[in-house]
Amino acid sequence: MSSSLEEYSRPSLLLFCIYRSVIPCAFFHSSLHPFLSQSPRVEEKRRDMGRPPCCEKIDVKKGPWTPEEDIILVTYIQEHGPGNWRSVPTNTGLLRCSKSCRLRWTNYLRPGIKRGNFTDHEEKLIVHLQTLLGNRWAAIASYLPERTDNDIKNYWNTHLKKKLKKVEIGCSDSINVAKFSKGQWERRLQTDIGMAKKALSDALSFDPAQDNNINQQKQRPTILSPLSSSSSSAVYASSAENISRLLKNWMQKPLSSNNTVSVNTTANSSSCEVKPDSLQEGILEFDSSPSATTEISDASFFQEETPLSMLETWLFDESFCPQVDISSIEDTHGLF
DNA sequence: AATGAAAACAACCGCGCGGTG
DNA sequence: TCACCGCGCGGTTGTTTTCAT
Repeated sequence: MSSSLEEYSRPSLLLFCIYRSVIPCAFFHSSLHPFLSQSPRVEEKRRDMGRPPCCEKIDVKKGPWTPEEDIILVTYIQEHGPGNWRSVPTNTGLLRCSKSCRLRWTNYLRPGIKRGNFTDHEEKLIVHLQTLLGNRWAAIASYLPERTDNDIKNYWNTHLKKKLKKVEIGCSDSINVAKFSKGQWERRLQTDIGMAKKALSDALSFDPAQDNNINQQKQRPTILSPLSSSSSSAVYASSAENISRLLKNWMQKPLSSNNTVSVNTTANSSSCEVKPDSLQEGILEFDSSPSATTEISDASFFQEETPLSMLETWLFDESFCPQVDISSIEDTHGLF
């Protein structure tokens, strides 16, 4: 994550700390447990699991985080930035595993996280992405910048799975076809990864005199920063980009004249501003203003018309694999 | 009001991957 | 080439909260 932590100002941090320390709402319930560590039974059970702990500290603390620990962690990250998690427990004195620190930050303390009920739009997006991507929660979360993969995963397991099960009872035939398509889609994606690599390789080593479309593809930025750090993931990012285009039809909604949507972020004192350029680069900048709103330029994200690449054409080829119109299933059977 | 079941969600665990020496 | 380290991901667990009886 690339956040502008300099902008994560001290006043907002102070408000954040006060807010988190004082307001006794369900949002912070896990941080307000009177007894902070887990039961001895659980600790003993976990110690017996056989694998050495990921941290050197034997007496590493587990269980819910306290407000004090949160403050220490946030303060440290404010000064040093996220990353180098190994050194966080050492430098802060937190009796926590580095993994635990990272998880706490990414899933809970990080600015710009939206919590609470998922909107219908988010639900639909998750269902569609899960159909297309499977349980790749991180990839799915990259399409919902304000939601964490853990949040989406939990929401899927607790809400959406059940909804889909209900639908399955009502229309088992259709869903079976959908499952078949999903599995087939994933197998195709995996087995033809070489083909995709070749397509990418061709695009990157193109002859300037060749097709202008290829040039446009080359210049098109890859989105989804978590997926763009290696050659194989670059291919994956490309396919994810395709999926965003696949989703665009059902995603279409009335847009304002400047093609932006505003999302209030009320989880904490900071808010997330997603700029068109930074969105393409997977960079989020955080505004310290408590009342700031998030402006997401989704027009370029979901509605940009670009030529189809080899892989995209292959993905769109319905004769190759019979696809199910999931939205029609939802409409017909009243999923949402 | 009490109690058990179900739901919700934060946190942990193990594994795999990429970078580095 | 190999071992090690740091990190991220997905699956799972444990605890708390909410709901139903």
